[in-house]
This record gives sequence, C-alpha cells and structure tokens, in this order.
Amino acid sequence: MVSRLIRPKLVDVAQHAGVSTATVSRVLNNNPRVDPVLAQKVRASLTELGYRMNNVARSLRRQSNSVVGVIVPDIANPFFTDVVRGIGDGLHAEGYMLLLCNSDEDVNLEASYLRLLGAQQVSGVIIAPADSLRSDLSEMTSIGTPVVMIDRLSRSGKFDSVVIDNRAGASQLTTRFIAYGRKRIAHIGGPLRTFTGTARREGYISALEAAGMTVDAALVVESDYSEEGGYRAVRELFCQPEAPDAIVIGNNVMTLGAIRALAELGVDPRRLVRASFDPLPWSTSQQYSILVLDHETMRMGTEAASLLVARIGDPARDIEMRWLSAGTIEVFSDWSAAFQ
Amino acid sequence: MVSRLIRPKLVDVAQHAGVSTATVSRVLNNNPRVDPVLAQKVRASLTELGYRMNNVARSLRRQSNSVVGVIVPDIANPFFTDVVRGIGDGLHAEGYMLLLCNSDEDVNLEASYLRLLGAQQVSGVIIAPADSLRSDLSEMTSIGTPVVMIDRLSRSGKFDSVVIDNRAGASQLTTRFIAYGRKRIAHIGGPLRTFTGTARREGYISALEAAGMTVDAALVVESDYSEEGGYRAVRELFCQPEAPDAIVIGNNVMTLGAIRALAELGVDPRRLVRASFDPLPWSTSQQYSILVLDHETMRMGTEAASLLVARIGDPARDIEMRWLSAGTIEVFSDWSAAFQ
DNA sequence: ATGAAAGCGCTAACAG
DNA sequence: CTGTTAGCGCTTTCAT
Repeated sequence: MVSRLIRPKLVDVAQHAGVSTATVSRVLNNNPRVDPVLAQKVRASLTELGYRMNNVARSLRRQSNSVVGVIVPDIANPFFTDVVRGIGDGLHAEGYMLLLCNSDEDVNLEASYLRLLGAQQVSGVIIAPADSLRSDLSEMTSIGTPVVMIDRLSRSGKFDSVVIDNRAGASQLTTRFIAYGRKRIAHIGGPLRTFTGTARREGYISALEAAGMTVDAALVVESDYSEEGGYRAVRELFCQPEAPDAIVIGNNVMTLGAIRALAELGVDPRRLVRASFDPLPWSTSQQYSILVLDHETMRMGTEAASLLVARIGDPARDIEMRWLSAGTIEVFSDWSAAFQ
Repeated sequence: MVSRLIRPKLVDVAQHAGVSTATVSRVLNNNPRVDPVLAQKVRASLTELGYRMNNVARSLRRQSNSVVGVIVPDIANPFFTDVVRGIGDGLHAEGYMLLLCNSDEDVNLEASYLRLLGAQQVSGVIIAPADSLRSDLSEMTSIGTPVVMIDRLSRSGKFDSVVIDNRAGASQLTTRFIAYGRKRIAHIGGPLRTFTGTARREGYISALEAAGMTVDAALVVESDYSEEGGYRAVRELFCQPEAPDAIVIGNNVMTLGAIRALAELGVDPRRLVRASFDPLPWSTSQQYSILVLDHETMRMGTEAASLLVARIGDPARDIEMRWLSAGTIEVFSDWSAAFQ
C-alpha cells in the first residue's frame, strides 16, 4: 500500500508519473497534443494518488470561476423555488455551480450579495431584482460580469432577460371571469414601479375594455406583493358601497393575505371568486376556490441559465429577451360550485 | 476625475497610498497593529480606486474558502425549500455563501456534487444524504471537510446532525386518529433503510400498541417516498377485504400520489382521513381534509448552519446531534366535516 | 509598525 | 510533443 498523500497536488502527480506539471495539466484538460502513452501513465498516477482538482487555484490562474450567482427575493416563495430548480438544472448541465442568495426584496441586502458574488469572481449572475429602479447592478457591469434578469426587469441597464407575458396572463384570467358572467371584477396589483405590476394591471384593463366593460377605478388597487398588502387591499375593496364579485390578484403571496381577509369578512366563497399568479404555497385556507395562472416556472430557470451561458461564451452577442407565454389556467378546489 | 482602473488590485492600492501591499492587506483584515494615520490613508485609496476584494486569490492563499456546499434531494420539495432558506440565513449571518446542489435522490449525482464541492474547497457541507447506506462521504472526510447531516442520517460515519423526532411525530399523528375513533389506521412509510422511514413506522406502531390496538401487517406498507409510490401504496391498501379508515403517510410527496389514487378510487374524503409529514405543495386536490405535522422546518436549517460553523471553528469538538421536537399538528381544509 | 519576499496550486506562453 | 517558467492576487512569515 502506497502512502497516499492527504491531498496530492499536481506536482506530486507529475513526480509520480515522471513528467512535468505542464503535462499533467494538459492531461487534466484533455489537451489532445499529449502522447497517448504518457497520458495513460499520467492518468494512472492521477487515480493511484487520488488526485483532486483544486478549483480555487485553477480559477485564480484562469481568471474565471465556474460558478454563477443567483439572487432571488426568497427561495421559499414557490415561484422562485421552481425557477431556482430550473436554473440549477441548466447550470449543472453546463458545468457551473450555483451560489444562492435571498435578497428579501431588500435593495441593500441585494447590493451586499452582489458585492460578495463579485468577490467570488462568479462568471455571471442571474437575478430577480428587488426593485426595478433602485437595484444597482453596476457592481457587476463595472467588472464586466454578465447579468441575466428573471421575472422582473431593471431600468438600470439593458440585460438579457426572461420574463413572463404578464399582460397576456392577466388578460386571460380576467377574460375567464367575464365569460363566467362576473360584473364587478377587481384587481389587486403589485407596485406600478415594478415590471410585473404594470404589465398585469394593463392586461386586466385591456381585457375589460375588450369586453366593452368600463374600468372602475375603485376596483383597482395598487398594493405591494406582500401578504399584508393583499390583506389590506381586500379590506379596502370591501369598504365600497358595492363589493366586487371577483378578484384578480397580482401574485401568490398577496393571495394568501386576501384569503385571510375574506375569511375574516365572512365573504361567501361562492359569491366571490379569485384568481392568482404563480404557484401557491399550501396554506391554511384551501377551502376556497381559485384560478391559478400556471406558467412554466422551471423553464424560466433553464432559459435564464442558457441565456447566461451564451452571454459568458460571447459577451458581444446581442441582448436577448425571452418571453414565456402566459401559461395555462389551472382550476383548484371546488371551483365549479362557485358558479352554480 | 482620476482614471479608475477596471478592477484595481491590492498592489495598485498600495502604490496609490505609498505603502506596501502587506500594509494594505493588514488594513483590509483589520489588523490592529497598523498606524491609524496610515490606515486612514489606505482606506482613502481603497475607496478612491474602488477596490474590490478577490476572494479566489484570498482563498487560495488562506487555504480556506468562505463557501459552504448544501446538497438536498430537491429544492422544489417544500420541506427542503424551507430548510435551505434556514441554512441560507444561518450561513449569511456567519459570513459564508451557499453553493446549492440537487441530488435528485441519486447517489451517483450526489457523489459527483461532492467531488465538485471538494474541488471548490468549500469549508463544509450540509447534506440530506440520498441513501443512508450508499451515500459516500469519504470525498469530504478524506480531506477533512466538515459535514453536517440534516433530516436523515448516514451510516457511513458519525457526523454532526440535526433531525426531527420522527418517532414522536408519527406517534402523535396516529394517536390523534385513535382519539377520533378510527379503527383501521394504515401507514404508508418510506424505505426502511432510511432513517426517517424506520423512525416513522416505529412511531406509528408504538402509538397503536400504546392504545392496545393490534398492528395489522396488511395495513402497513413500505414505499419509497415518491409520488408514484404513494399512489401504488393506496391502490394496494384498497385491494384488502377491509379498507382502512385512516392513513398516516410518510412524507409530503407520497401524500400527493395517495390523494390522486383515492380520487381515482372514488373514496369519500369523509370516510377516510389522512395525515402527512412536512409542508405540502399546493396541489390539484385540496378538497381533501388532511392533518399535517408541522415541524419547524426553517429552524432545521439554521441549526445545521450553526452546527457546521461550530465544527469549522473547532474540528475537534464532540459530535453533536440535535433533535427537533416533533412539531405541532396543523389541520387543513374541511377537517371537521370528516368526523361528523 | 512596516516592508520584502515567498508561495498557495494551477495554467499557458514560450522554448526546445 | 514536452518541459521551464512566470505569474494569477492575496496573505504571512521574517526581517528590519
């Protein structure tokens, strides 16, 4: 039994095989111009000594790290969970690892993560920016690190991005309600400074107009994508003289708040119907019927990964923006009852 | 306007401040024995030039990387989503970044990730091993990289770990059914070679025995924690002459399969009640009532992070195993109706 | 208290 | 085809 070094390095292997470190490196990198016989000998030493690559050293030397940073508001949001899973699959297939960061929708935390990712010399960043306006990506752009936007866009520059056709999606949900004969369809949207917030509201409005219905400003509320926001929005809507008979809600988290508020108000689930975006978490109030717009969430991740890898491979290529189609509407729970 | 270098390095800063690189490094690392005046000058240069640390270089030199690897079967499983979120918070607080890997319950994929993490010189690994028996952590132990187990244990060695008191949890759920007067309580469990599989079955059995009920082997099935497995198990249970009137299901994924099978079989939700472990994903069949054992999932993550950091700080400390209490039972949906 | 210099493990000219 | 060698950017003795 040979006394195996704890963690042999390249030079140890070279010695063992009786070649130079350059040759070992060439074998490691599958450089074709190495004598097959020598290469075999090197490979033997490699396994015999149990050689393990040190990627930190390699990255320093190569000036590139096979790691990509991913920043999402919250991995625990089922939407981003699926996106990140998709990103992970895509990156793994391309030989990159994934450094995960939760920004908690906080621009400062996000900035701090961007700094850390820069320090780690990541090859690129995939980000759902916390704030279209205030998210600052200069930390990356100034050092030439590629950035891909997902779900949301940032106005701080032009980036490759993959987004959902939110306008079409909101329109689809609203149209469905109209078809079911609902008359007072409300909308609880995200902040208008966000990309998704404006697009979804536009879709909602366009659907009403297409059906020749008037948009009642009292039924449209701008909220903030938070659970509390969804809750407050519903309480607000029900202060109106005439209550809505349907609500299109801008995201999954607000939907939870909305459901809570409706329960407190004692609103009959059959009288008021709801629709929401994004996969919803298992919640305490599932007796409610609900429409959910299901876009291919994981695909957003794989597309983002492929976009980033393409950009890393060719920094000069044209900026690309991929639109995911609005998706299919999934009907949950005792939906039919709501329309009897 | 000074012509800022794209990415100034330490030597640039040193030049600018008229000191040696050693001094700059000391300032960067808050070494106290630096003349405060000089330090101030260095700090000025640091900001003026817009210096950004290169962590790859630092890691190579220090022989330690402020990055931790996390391997879970699937981040899209709501249980692991929450755990990873907890790990992320814990690690961030301690100054580590998180390299995320999905093993897909595949020992080979897992092994490949372990190799990659080793190459990245991670300071430690937090893992929910794909297979108690076949998961091989020698890749880490051989190079002295600390490992913390979560949710499951591996028999390949003694590691710090944080697990749930599965036995107590299963017992709790079963006892609840008994209290409700159920007579034929079935159990669909995970593989007995898994840590959780055996513990949960034990809990189920012990609760029955404590109540003086006999364990009917025909009501206990060993499945595989997959959706398909849950589905098949239910079909199997309903081939019996006498069907069960309650089921304790071993995890969230099997629960989805079980619900699907029950729907196909046309089983009245009020006749058969279910209980499951772990947070459930929003699914297509929420009209069913269900008990869910809710353990503090995120805390499992933060505990794991703290355990790992402690181990990194002191490799010689005693192996520690933290048990999270079984958790509270949450009642979902139209549960009360099931008992009318 | 500060600087000079060695070197972490690897790759890539360059030379032979 | 192979070896020599010079770093990648940083930290850390070891002198001073």
